[in-house]
Amino acid sequence: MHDIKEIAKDPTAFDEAMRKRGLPQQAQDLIAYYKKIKASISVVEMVQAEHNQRSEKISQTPSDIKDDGNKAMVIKAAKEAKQQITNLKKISEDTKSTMLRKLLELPNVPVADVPEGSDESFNKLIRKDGSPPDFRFKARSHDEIGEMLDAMDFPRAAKVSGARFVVLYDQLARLERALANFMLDVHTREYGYREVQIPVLAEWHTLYGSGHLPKFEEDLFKIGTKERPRYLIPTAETVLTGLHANEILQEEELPLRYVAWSSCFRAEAGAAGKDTRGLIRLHQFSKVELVSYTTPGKSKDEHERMTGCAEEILKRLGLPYRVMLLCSGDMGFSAEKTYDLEVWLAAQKKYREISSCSNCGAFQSRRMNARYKRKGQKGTLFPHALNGSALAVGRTMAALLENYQQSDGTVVLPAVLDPYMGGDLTLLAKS
RNA sequence: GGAGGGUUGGCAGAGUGGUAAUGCAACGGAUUGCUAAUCCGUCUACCCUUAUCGGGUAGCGGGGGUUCAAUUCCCCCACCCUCCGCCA
Repeated sequence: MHDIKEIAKDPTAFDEAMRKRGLPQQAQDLIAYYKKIKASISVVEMVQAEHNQRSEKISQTPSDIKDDGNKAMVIKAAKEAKQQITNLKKISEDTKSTMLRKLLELPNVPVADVPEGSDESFNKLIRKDGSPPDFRFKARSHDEIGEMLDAMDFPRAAKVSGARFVVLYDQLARLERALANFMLDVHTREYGYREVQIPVLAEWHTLYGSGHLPKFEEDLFKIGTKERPRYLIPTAETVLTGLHANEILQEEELPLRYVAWSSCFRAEAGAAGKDTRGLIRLHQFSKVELVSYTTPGKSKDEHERMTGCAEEILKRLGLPYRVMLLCSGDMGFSAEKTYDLEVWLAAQKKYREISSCSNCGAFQSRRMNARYKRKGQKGTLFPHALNGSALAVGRTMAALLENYQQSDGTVVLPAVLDPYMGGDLTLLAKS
């Protein structure tokens, strides 16, 4: 959500930002609505003030005195005024909700260094780490390897749950858990994130706060009753950012850093035909997610730091990756700047997204009314909220299988996972 | 799922239709040989004014209703507590 006052201060900058996002100019439109709202609030309040005075007058008339003509007249006038107030309020509220609806549809403003572009081909390479393995044999895809290990089962997953789910057995089931634990340990012990276990079902207002609703409802699994819909979370970001909705934090509490390992659910409408095999695009997957709240002045540094935390996981796993700065057209709705981490997949011979780290500025805090206060100062400010995957566990598993495979389908995992795999780093293909 | 009791400021705690007592704590200010004590003040959002000062509207878990007027009456919902049932 945008601050209409900020838009009013610099409408040209706002329109320019929307243009980068591929949207039409509308600052003047919004400002006109804002002015209307202000005017009607003034009128309503003035009339209400008069009305309150009348009420007070009535209350001062001793009740044990029988209504004389005077009192009856004051009450009659108050009744008439009430009708007027009711009408004015309705008009005022209609104007307000019209503007709000428009405002809610608009994505966050990209910051200055975000490259302009309509799609991923305009994303900018920031840095690379590691080099893709040079196999002398034809690299197998991770799902092929998984089946050779007799540890990845798509047909049975489809039988019980439908397409785009997976069942893992034995060492791969353990690897899922091992990776999550490894990631959580690094983030909590070394980077100071607070570990959180979260619900994976969230209320409408929570997903509204993160910016996933109302616009992207078709991407979500909706359950519950009509009166009380709830949603399976598409990412732990929704719940972690929502933790402080409607709260006023103290500046000294910031930054707040949270990490959660959770299942994520995506309906992925319109994605049919893409990545239909393997772990890359499932309806359910698990992810270790980082979320930070900072003061506005520190969110840029926090964004770099957070991206570094995610990169560290890839480095320690010895996976080749690159960091991309997303262009305006490829960024998510709530983000003002996003880095994607892309890991090398040896079978596809391509870098594929494995993490997305975004600075959302005050966009989400404003939507969910999360604020902070500075000691000794009046008023409240909106903190900046950031989120990043570190990492998507299924895609990490896919990358490990593909990049550490041997010619016979056996996989030897990197030593850093040794304590998490119970000392058993070799995944043997069945004969 | 059923029955009952609750939700008021940082905390405690009054308030059965007339515009939120009181206590404690913390913070700021005044006063003051020091300490202490005392006195004054304290929230949030928005609107008007704007250099400030100031004025106004709203907020008693959330939403609706009745009323000139709602913390108070009515309806719906959420959460907490006690008990019963069910359950991993």
